[in-house]
Amino acid sequence: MALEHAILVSLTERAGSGYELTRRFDKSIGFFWGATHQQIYRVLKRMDEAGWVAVEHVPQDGKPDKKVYTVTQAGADEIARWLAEPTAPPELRDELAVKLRAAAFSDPDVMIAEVERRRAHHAERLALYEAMSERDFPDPNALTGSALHQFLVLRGGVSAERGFVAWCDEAAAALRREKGES
Amino acid sequence: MALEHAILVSLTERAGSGYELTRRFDKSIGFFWGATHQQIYRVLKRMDEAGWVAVEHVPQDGKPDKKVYTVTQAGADEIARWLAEPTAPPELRDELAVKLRAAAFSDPDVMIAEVERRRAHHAERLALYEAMSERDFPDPNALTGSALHQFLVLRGGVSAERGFVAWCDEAAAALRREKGES
DNA sequence: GTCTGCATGTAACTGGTTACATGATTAT
DNA sequence: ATAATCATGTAACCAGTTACATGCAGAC
Repeated sequence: MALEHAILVSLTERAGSGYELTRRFDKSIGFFWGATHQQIYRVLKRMDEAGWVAVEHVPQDGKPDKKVYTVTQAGADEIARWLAEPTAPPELRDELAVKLRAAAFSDPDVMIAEVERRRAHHAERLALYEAMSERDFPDPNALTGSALHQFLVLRGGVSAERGFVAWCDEAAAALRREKGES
Repeated sequence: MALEHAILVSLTERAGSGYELTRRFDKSIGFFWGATHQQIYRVLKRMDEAGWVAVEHVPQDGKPDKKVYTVTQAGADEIARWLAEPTAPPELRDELAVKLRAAAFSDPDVMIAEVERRRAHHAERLALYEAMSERDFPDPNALTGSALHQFLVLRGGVSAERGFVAWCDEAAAALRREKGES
């Protein structure tokens, strides 16, 4: 269970409201740990009750009030505790893999098109991560601290998406070969 | 929602009981779509009520009775319907990525050890998939039909695990470099 | 006599998704 | 007018996990 921790990490980088956190989870940290606003508000409330975060009501003109959350000492302690804990490996759960296994029941062209659609999705993601990487970290060898760590997370995305693209290409080629032979 | 479909696909390959399905979900199909026995029994019951599968009670000597499930016509129709549907891309959800981002709050050696632990996990998985690949599909270019599709799913695992291993290596090297410099 | 494997389940809980709801401001 | 953005939330539901429960057979 790590949405709590993802939020804590994000809040240590910069304090913010539930809404702002939702924006962050639409990009950057959210690429590796997704969350919707409902979930974020719920967890924020729970963490406030647990004393991991403190709230400050900030009135704004022209906009609704916002509740800005900051990490408390108890929250920082919780991050440290969690960091020292062993990390669960991610499980792959890919619907396309299950569909591929059932491809014999499908029109080959439909299956090939679906694999290609997925290839496009991953290629887009890959391009995005690579663009972010070049824009924000043009000189990787000079990086240290937080910037280095953020860069490494991005590199994880690049690596994963490259793998997916290669897989889609291999699968599409094999399905085409099979179709041609029959 | 695809556990239903993963089970249907597995049952079209071979009829079986909840227990047998649980075994299959501990390997092969389960590498790409995990499920516990409780979940499987529950979904099987639901699918029976929906008429997607039919049950046959099989008494055995020396062993408890088992309920062998087979896919009905309605179940086959459901597979076809699902195959034609667009497939949701998998979201990466990796706790290690979140931890990496918080690495500044951690002892560098602990973080490096954790990355290495994960590297070992993925290397093991990779070796397993490659061994399965060589054992079950020694001549990939000759494959067609179901065997080809199963092979392609395995290749997805190989591709994903290779990506993870490369990432762990890159991250560990960078963290070491950073540690050495400070 | 204790553990592993076969075989099936219930119950409580946690985490995540979808739908609904409100209300002001700014830009087209 | 109407849509988008800011900002917060409730409620119902679905999927998945953990713990508990039963009972027989065969191996060590």
